[in-house]
Amino acid sequence: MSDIKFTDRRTGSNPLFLRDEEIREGVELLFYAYRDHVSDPDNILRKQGFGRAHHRVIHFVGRNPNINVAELLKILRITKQSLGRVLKQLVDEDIINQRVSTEDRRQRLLTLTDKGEELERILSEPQRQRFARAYREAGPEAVAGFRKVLEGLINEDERRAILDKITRS
Amino acid sequence: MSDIKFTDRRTGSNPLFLRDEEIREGVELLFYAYRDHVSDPDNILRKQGFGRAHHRVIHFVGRNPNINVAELLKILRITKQSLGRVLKQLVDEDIINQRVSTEDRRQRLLTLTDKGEELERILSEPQRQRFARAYREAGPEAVAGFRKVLEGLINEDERRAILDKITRS
DNA sequence: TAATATACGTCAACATGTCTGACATAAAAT
DNA sequence: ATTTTATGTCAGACATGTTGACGTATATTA
Repeated sequence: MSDIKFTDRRTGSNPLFLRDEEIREGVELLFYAYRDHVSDPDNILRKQGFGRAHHRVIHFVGRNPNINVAELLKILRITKQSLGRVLKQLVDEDIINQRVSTEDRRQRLLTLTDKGEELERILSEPQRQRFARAYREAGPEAVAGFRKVLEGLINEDERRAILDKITRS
Repeated sequence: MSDIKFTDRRTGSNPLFLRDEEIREGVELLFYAYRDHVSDPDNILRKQGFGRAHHRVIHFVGRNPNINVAELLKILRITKQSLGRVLKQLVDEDIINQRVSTEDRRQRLLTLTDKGEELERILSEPQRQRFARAYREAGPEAVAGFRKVLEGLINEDERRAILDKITRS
């Protein structure tokens, strides 16, 4: 501990930046950012009788049109029984459409209905605004760093596949 | 910056980097990173009969020794009845210690017991490792950007207070 | 000092989202 | 023809959250 205490931990310019304190602050920042980030759609959905589970389904079906149930389960890491209830509600409410795959007629492919697309837009709007603000305030280089670290936080064995999926568009 | 369409969106060097796609990818990355990040302690705790709620309490009491109940509720954004159940278990299991504040004898100040400190260490270890790996791979500048963006994602009206608390040490 | 407000605990009832386990069906793969 | 896969569903349980109501000790204020 010679002159380390004089380096600014927050700039990350300290070669010992991997120290506990730096990391703990990252963990906490992530908690608060995520808490606020998900609170937006949570509040909207509660008024409609849906919850966070519904939002995740809407989000990932929106992002992955024609996804099948098994793949959706893998992403969400829940059981099919859990998904079943939520999915049934969304289908009943005409948010999500199920249709039989032509290639494999066992599979049910999921898409958002028009109503679902609309709801998705409403739900993601405040999140996009929040990100837009954060990105704007932080600047392009910070955004690049943000993405880089997030990628590194993802499980190594799935990272490649996830990144391919996300940036496939 | 005339030929914007040739800039690489992912480097953030594009002045139009706020576009939907860029933001959408950020939202997704955040989801996956957070999902994996919280899965570590989740798995450990399940074996001990605790859940994610217990982890959050352990974490924030650990980070805020002598926090009182009202403040903890504000952080967690749950009701005192919800907290009550979890807290009672943690006190019964000698993970958390409650004592009456000398300044205001209505308040119960919460701290981790030695056993609680030990458990906290076990729980946060894989998270710290995950962060250490991600930070190492991404480099100091990326880490600075990561933090900057996360800060921007936090609700504006609470940001200052949260940052003060996190970096107060 | 008396009245009120605050911090906390607790009981009850209920909603949601998750789980495990078991079983059924249709379709694909062997 | 048999087995495996993708999905759905029923039943029962648990974890975590909610509202609402009430009690108690202590602090604050009129």
